[in-house]
Amino acid sequence: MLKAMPLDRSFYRQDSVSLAKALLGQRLVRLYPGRSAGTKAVRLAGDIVETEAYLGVPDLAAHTAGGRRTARNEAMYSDGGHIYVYFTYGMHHCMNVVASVVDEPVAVLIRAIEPVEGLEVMRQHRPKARKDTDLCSGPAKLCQALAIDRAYNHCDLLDATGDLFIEDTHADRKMITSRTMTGPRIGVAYAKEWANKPLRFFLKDNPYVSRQSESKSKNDA
DNA sequence: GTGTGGATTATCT
DNA sequence: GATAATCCACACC
Repeated sequence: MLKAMPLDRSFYRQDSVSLAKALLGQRLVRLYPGRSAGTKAVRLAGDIVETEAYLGVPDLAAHTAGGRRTARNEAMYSDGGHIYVYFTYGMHHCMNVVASVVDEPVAVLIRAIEPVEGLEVMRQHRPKARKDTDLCSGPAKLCQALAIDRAYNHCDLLDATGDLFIEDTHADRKMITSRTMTGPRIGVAYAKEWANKPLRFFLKDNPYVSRQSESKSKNDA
């Protein structure tokens, strides 16, 4: 059994579509309450089962569409491996992994993870979740379960002192690829011709994705 | 099981 | 002033 190690910088310096697929099956880890807290930190972790790629300047659904750079989306312009957390609908946080390199504002939205470590704490963070499949099956749900908010905006997944990172699970990539489904991204109907592009990726028949195959989805292998 | 609408506020125009 | 990369409750089947 190979030891789980954080993915390195080069892993994140690829285009957002490739990264969105490569992140499936990898483990998102949050040390709670954090490395610097007095008590021993607990691992809140889950394997990524659903992602969406955002392609930056030309992508009308991306926050950086048209190249408009604001205080809000500044983190998307940083190097691959950084995090972009935004607040929306007056109550929800969503997290993205920044792809590519500095000044290339592309990212991958983490839409769902399959919880595997620290479920007790996650349940406390999400009292409204009736079943464990409701714990992290949505971009705002997983942020709530892992207690990720804007304090994590612009943090670096490769910061050795940070409490958020992604580990290589050494999953069988052929297996992951054969189960990868693709379809339109969720909640971007306003994005004209970009609304229907197959930029959402998720694992077939995995009960922890936010919603399983719509008729428009197809196998990506 | 499916569908509809309300919550609630930072951010940008 | 309008909108949002969402979630949840409740109605109705």
